Amino acid sequence: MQYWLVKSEPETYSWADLVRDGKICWDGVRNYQARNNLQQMQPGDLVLFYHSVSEKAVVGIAKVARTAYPDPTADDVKWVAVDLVPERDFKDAVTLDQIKKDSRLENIALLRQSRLSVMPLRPEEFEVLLSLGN
DNA sequence: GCCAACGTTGGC
DNA sequence: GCCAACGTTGGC
Repeated sequence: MQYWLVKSEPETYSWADLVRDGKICWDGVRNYQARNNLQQMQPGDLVLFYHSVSEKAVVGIAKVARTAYPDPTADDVKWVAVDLVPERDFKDAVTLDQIKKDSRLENIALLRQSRLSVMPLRPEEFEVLLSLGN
């Protein structure tokens, strides 16, 4: 079991959209590092859902429902997508500000590599974020 | 293979 | 709206 974090601009696709849809094909990733992370996802892995830009907060937990397959929106088979389903809401959104202020999260990829859109989380980072969100 | 130019992301 | 970080493209 691995833990991940994905980013989305809520204006483009929000956590509420995922809850409404019940399942989403997480496609459109065009960055090799993010792609490599998608390829390592296994069914049942938990994925924190982060709203970037306008909100800047972790808002819920999703779960991997299907391992990487060719991205239907890409011309090239080198790009992949996974399927995500909503697991549960965060009671309280965990803001980027909170994350920055928590010394336990100082090495989180979200801060270290601000432009990466699909990143792994250490189990302890996942646990800290979970406790902050509930 | 280097690097300047350019485009995109995302925080501020 | 600006800009830093960073990835990609294309000329040489």
